[in-house]
Amino acid sequence: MPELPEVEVLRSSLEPVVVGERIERVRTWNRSLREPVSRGLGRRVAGRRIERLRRRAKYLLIDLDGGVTVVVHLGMSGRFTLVPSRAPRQLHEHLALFLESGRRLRLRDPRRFGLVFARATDRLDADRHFRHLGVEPLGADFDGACLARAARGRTAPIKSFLLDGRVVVGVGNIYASEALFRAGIHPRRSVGRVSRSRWDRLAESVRAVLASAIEQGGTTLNDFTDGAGEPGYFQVSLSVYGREGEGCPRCGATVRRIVQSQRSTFYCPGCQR
DNA sequence: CCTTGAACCTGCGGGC
DNA sequence: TGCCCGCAGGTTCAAG
Repeated sequence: MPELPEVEVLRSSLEPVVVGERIERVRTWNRSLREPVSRGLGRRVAGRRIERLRRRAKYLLIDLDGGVTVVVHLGMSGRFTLVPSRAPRQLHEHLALFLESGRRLRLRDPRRFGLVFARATDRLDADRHFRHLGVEPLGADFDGACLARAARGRTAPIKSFLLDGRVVVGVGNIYASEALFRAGIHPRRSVGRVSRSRWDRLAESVRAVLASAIEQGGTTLNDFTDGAGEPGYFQVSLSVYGREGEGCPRCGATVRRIVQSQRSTFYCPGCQR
């Protein structure tokens, strides 16, 4: 479900409604997510107030008073929503933060690739999940130069390169295809054979595609919703992702699907070189 | 270091 | 109707 735009939409939808709330307790029904949920999580966060919500890569960061941050990652199928008091437990609801108001923040994740843990806020960057993360694509230091620099000495196809979180974070399988389409670059092109001007164009495309997806409330293919349970609308704006066999919106050629490192890639053979 | 492939898990839709 | 297959938005680890 979630790439950077979806997590950002989740963050901004939850922020105004949960900041200032106190977490009363944590309840888990199933601790076996991608990594086991720590037994000490409840003790660590109970009684603390939510000060703000941030995002790093595809991680949602819930900063609490006292210098503690709850880290939530949604994996492939996770949803994190605010539900009213006494809302019945849903299938695959593995964990919930019970708030003082009675409402709760519910993590529902059928495939259990998600992740929840707490860390000292000032030590987040040193955590193994964050230490090797690359640049934020919507931040000031993301540009063609930084992509070109990261590509030096490498030969991987550019689609795989875009998915590598040590280079740039937050770009997942949907937006990698979309950004390459916008930039006119063939997904199989080796990063060793990309000109400087095309790196610039790609950086601009990544930014534009992500920003536009955020504006549209994210992409809802099956189950993405924001914190209030509302779906996104960017799926109608997708140019190539999921459109195998359809006409390219730019040149009319037939959109193709190929497989790269076991993931589908969609591209237009007419526009992308 | 780089690259690739397998692994983790459940659900859904298509084909027969 | 029911079964089997392929497919799904992410990350990590091992092996070459």
